[in-house]
Amino acid sequence: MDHLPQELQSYFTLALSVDGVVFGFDQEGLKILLINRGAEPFRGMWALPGDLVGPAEDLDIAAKRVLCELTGLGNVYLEQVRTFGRIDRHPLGRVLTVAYFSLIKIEDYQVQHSSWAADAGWFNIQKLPPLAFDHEEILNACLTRLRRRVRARPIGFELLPEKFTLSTLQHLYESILGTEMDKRNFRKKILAMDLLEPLDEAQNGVAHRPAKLFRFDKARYNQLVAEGFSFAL
Amino acid sequence: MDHLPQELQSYFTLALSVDGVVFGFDQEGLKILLINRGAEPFRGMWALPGDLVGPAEDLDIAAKRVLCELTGLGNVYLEQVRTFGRIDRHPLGRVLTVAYFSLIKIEDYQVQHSSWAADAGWFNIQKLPPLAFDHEEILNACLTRLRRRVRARPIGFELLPEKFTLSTLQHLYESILGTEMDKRNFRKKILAMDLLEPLDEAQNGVAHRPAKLFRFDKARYNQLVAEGFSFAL
DNA sequence: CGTAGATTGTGTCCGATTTACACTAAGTAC
DNA sequence: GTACTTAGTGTAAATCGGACACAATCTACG
Repeated sequence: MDHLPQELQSYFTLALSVDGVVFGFDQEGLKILLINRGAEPFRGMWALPGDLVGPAEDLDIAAKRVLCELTGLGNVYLEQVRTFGRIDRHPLGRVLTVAYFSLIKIEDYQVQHSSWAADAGWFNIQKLPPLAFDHEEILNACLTRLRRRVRARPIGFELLPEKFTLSTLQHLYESILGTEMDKRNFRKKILAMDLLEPLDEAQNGVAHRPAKLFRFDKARYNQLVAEGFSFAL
Repeated sequence: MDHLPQELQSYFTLALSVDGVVFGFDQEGLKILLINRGAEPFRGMWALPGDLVGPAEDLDIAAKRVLCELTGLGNVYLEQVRTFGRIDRHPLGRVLTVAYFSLIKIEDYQVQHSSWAADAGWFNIQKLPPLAFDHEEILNACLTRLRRRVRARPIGFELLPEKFTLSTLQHLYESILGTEMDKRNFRKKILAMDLLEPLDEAQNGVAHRPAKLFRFDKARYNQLVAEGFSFAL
């Protein structure tokens, strides 16, 4: 900081963290990944995964790092939501936090053991424990953002395995948006977009008529977007 | 910082600023307010108004302060957009910036003389000079956000005087969204929402048939929202 | 082996919404 | 009083969205 004029030095006295809402999806619905804090403050409470941003660390990089340290995953959907700056939001000093949300395929997830998380686990979005800091507020902002995004961008697929059934996709939307949808109308609409490639493959081992599998055709989506298409559900 | 553990101190070595895109609207269309930098770095270039966030200053408060110092206005529409954190975005050190946009009634604006702005002025959104720092990127993010918001919330009125004509309102939307709209369809739609109170008053002094004046009925809007209404244009 | 149970997969009709479109009305300027 | 400018208004066609029910296909189990 020596290169700074004296009068500016007092401004370099705050810290920045990133906190992430990691969304996953399985048969039970939409879930988020929480860590049990192994250190003060709020030791023993559940919290969003997060960490301080290094002095020479890019914001997005920091968010990716936290996610990777926790899940071992790179290359996932990650989006900044907003920054929370209440003066007293952190008991140890002036720490602002930039909230991100990410979407991961829950089956790819394996806990990585890291120093700051005594324990980590998935929680159904409906049944969350109390959270440390202002993390409930952060979560709400991220959930609201996800709900908007998922209707305007084909990002829901980030939560699903490569191959999925239309029913699974519908349940995904239903559990994110908290609404019930009509099966026929849903299929009509999503198939009409011509973004799903039907595979010559079906479920097996299920005790009922097996569903056909589909794959999201990203190249097709990019092409359509270039032609002016915009996703909407 | 004395209360911090030694190993955390190095994290408290970055600074935070707020930068604001101040939108205004007049006959010529959508405009933003830029300041001509009176100090290094980028002295003499046009830039978004902004300032460092004080060590004990709330984020939103800092954004309001900057706006007020520049325009003398308080109590205006202000929304956080996102945080820009590239390591090298500021030549003097690690300064992250939180972007805000605000909507003001351009006729209320008067420049306040402040130390860091040698000069300030309105620029048509179509004809902007090159901007300092990464302010073009920030502006784009804010403009994108405004375009989305203005179609989902009745915030366009923040840019208009209390009383306005339907044509003015339509031109406002057209210049924000960059699209032309059909006059009859626009009127039908906006009036059907029942948010505009027709006044017993008309333009005068214009060299053509005078238009009726309307006012946005905020109380009515709040009531409708409570009943489940949601604004869409 | 056949019956029960579960989920998949499919089409139509109706009402609501959106779009396209052109002329008369009311004021000022000269 | 005529030319100019913008305000103000309705209808028809196309499109979109929502409601709705039943046959097909597989497993499990007796």
